[in-house]
Amino acid sequence: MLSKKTQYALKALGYLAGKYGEGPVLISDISKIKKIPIKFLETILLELKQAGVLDSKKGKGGGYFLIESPKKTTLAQAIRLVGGPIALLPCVSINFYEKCKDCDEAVCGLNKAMKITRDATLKILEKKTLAELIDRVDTSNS
Amino acid sequence: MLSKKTQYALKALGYLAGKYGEGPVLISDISKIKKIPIKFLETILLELKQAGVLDSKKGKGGGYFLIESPKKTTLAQAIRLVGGPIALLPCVSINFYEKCKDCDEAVCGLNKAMKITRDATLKILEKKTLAELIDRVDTSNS
DNA sequence: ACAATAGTCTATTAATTGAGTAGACTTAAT
DNA sequence: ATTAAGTCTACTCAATTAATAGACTATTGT
Repeated sequence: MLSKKTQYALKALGYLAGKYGEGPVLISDISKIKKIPIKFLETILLELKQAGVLDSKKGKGGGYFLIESPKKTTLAQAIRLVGGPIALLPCVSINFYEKCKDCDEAVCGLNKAMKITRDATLKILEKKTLAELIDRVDTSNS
Repeated sequence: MLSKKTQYALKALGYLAGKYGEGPVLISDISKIKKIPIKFLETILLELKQAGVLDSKKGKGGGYFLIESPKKTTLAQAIRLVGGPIALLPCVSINFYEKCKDCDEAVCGLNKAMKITRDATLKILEKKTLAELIDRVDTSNS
């Protein structure tokens, strides 16, 4: 399961994707509509900005917005940006890898099974982009 | 990412799978070899016993052991036994479902994407069994 | 019978994550 | 310049998850 932080990040990014090209969006708007605690959301958006996905405009008429087209960022990238491992175990994570103390990966059955799972997951998450998070009735691409 | 508890459970079950048919295995053995904090492991094994996967024998010569052949239990079952959701979001979890406050699932792109991911994951985890957690060099089934 | 062994239970502590608060700092409009 | 709108930073508190400690109960072997 993804952490709350990651879940919120995805929701916020999805919302911003829907507003792409329409100028800055208020944190308070995202918070209200996506039901995300506002102060928690602030830190998440800030992190996404520092990661280079979002930019913000301060002052009156300010807010957050996507830098690039929603199609440019995959869900896998988005999840990783806010520090969420995608794999089910540390020893099969690509970006948050950690060796098991107790096993030899070349022989570990658990490692093998989880790598296969991870690959299947990544195959999907690396294809889907933020653009697909925009609410739509059309399901032609699922 | 699976919780530590779930990770430990899988490791322990894998170890017990390798010892299947050889009589009870000591908690302390599993703890040492799989590098799992012994007291934490105790509660996990107890939970797995109450869930009906393991049985134990008290006193000298006692320990824990798998009730059924390792092939009878899938990884998906094992993960769920110790309370670990498999899906990445609550709103796409089968056993730990929770509705989002902010979206209509019929239209939510995130929900859609995550359901596809979940299905791919389950397809694998429901096929693999504890027997495949046993260390082996042979990879003919991966 | 009894001593040793090994699982079971209860209670506490530590660490991490999620959530909330207060206030400083920036920008833009007037 | 002043003020209003908004971001940014630093702390604090609560909830959950992870880990530890020790007493208790059941079983086996001698």
